[in-house]
Amino acid sequence: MAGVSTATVSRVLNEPERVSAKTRSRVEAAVAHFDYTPHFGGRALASNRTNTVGAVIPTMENAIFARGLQALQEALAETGVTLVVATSNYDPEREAQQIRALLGRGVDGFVLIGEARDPALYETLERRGVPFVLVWSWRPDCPWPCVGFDNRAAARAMAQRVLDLGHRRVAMIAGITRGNDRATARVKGVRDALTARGLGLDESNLIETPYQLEAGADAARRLLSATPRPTVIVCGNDVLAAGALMAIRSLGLNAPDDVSVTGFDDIDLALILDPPLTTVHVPHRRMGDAAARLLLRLRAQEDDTASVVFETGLVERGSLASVGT
Amino acid sequence: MAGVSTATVSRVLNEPERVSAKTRSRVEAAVAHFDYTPHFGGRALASNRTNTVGAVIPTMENAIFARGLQALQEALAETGVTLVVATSNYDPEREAQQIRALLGRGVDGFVLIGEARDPALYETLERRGVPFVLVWSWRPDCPWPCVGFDNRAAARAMAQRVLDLGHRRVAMIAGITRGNDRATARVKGVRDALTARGLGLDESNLIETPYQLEAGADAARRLLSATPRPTVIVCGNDVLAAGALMAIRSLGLNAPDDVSVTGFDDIDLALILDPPLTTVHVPHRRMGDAAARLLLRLRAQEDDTASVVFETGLVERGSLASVGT
DNA sequence: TTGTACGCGTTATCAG
DNA sequence: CTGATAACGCGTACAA
Repeated sequence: MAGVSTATVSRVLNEPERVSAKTRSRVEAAVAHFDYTPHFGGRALASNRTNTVGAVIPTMENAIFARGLQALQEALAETGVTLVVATSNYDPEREAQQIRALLGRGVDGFVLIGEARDPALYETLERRGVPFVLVWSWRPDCPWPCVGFDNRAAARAMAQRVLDLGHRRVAMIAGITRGNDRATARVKGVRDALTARGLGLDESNLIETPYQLEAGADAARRLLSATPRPTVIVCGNDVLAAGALMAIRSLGLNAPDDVSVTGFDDIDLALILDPPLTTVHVPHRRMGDAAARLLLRLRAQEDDTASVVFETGLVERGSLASVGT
Repeated sequence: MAGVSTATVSRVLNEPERVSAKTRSRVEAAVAHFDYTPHFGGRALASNRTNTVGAVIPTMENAIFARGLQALQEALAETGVTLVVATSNYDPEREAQQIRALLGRGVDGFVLIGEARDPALYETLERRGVPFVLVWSWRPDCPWPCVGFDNRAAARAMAQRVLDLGHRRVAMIAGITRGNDRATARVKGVRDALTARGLGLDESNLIETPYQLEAGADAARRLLSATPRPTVIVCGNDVLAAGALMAIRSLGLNAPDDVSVTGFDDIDLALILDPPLTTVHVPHRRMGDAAARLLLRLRAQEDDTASVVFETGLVERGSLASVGT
């Protein structure tokens, strides 16, 4: 309709400055008139690029991933890159499937949560030359580019604070550690602190459970049925802590007078709870943003592709008190 | 490597039963060996199908969409359809962009939130023959296939209950109504109930604000600074209600003794709050599931493509009390 | 500055 | 049951 060849249309769409203003406006008029959209498949086939990155997260139902994704997406969108999201439901095999599915869709970059996964998967990624960034997780000497924080150190710091307040009967509700290096590191961190003071975390004081409200409440009820009961319950994230607080209330107990509770993540929820939650602050949005920038640098083959580590902070609110007060 | 033509490989992948067991296993071996994945772009180009549906939601940061999406995705995955998600941040223009972007990616189905959008967009969708389902919203005689509930009637029922409890000074914190038919319908529903009893909802008693915790708290503070202050704050969703409860606490007031609060959605949060939130229960997961099924029927050109309407329920917890008790 | 012509990886048609 | 081959829509050398 614009009386030009398909090549010219292609140029108008991709390198408008290489086309004369007159032809360009004719083409643009035609594009608007038919409300034409370039065919993604054809484009991917011809150029072997999709300008799409994939993110595989455990679940969208956890606010921390939602936040991080939102930031990630905004940063990517600025450079015309689209984000497609898949979920694994905390299942390593399902994660592998999703990664392969996205590979087939030609994503040319990945954002993955944590580090724990089948080495074969890393091989596939490297063989295909698809760059990736690991987020939410960081440890010294991690061999892959990552943007995260030291879950173990953060959990250790929280546990140390708990011990400093005089607690000795410490229980923990952790997330499921299988295939989840963050959950694993958080348990290790708590163990570190306890061991350093000659204490332990035996089987009866540690429950692993899915990151869900009801699950946290159930676990807390079990932990609190012991005699003597723990003076503090350290939780693997804020949702579990919220569940624990619910259980405490339903048992007719009071937090923090009878039992203290701590969380991890510092989502909005932490502020709403009564008592407000003492927790570990994690900069989810900034991590999403940093992950996007690192991935873009990797895709552009730039030099500065060092991992990024964030500091976490202990936020003291009302749910943790010194023992016996 | 398997010594067969590309056509046969294609058949093994798509219609394995039409290939002899012997050749099939040879091909499958080769596929495994090279860890081959079919190229999505080529496939889309040749077949003009992508087995992908797109969902454009306002934000992932609201738990209700996260829930609905999770259910949607699970139901779609059962039939081998992939879901790609984009966000509009409650901005109608951005939503239009995202829809066009997804169209270009060849999605062959859409799930869209609510009904309010530029008619041109609906035209584009119909012209291209891409089926779509509207969710979260439903009204009598909606001309498009939708899976939702009657926001207006639900809000009206809540407001009626509030009035039945003796409240007369009613204030409302609503979501931003521009381009958001759910938020709009909820305000209308509350107005319906008030008007029927000869009451109104003037400017000083209605604040529109983004669906965010802090925004809800700010709005509540403003509403509560009036004299005489309202006896109840009806909120457009649970997040706003949580913010209102925070504000009430920070002002040294008590809910529900000094001010009652109601929510909308019935997310986990409602149960955690203190007092627990009286709210409208919405079956988010079931809606996601039903939306998936309806969209699949539309794609398959089946006859039974009627809209689906869900009932909502009023969940009475502690945040709403009768006036003066 | 613009057009021609080829190839990207897959599916669908048709013939064997 | 299998192979040959022509699309599909786009990007990109290369030629004009």
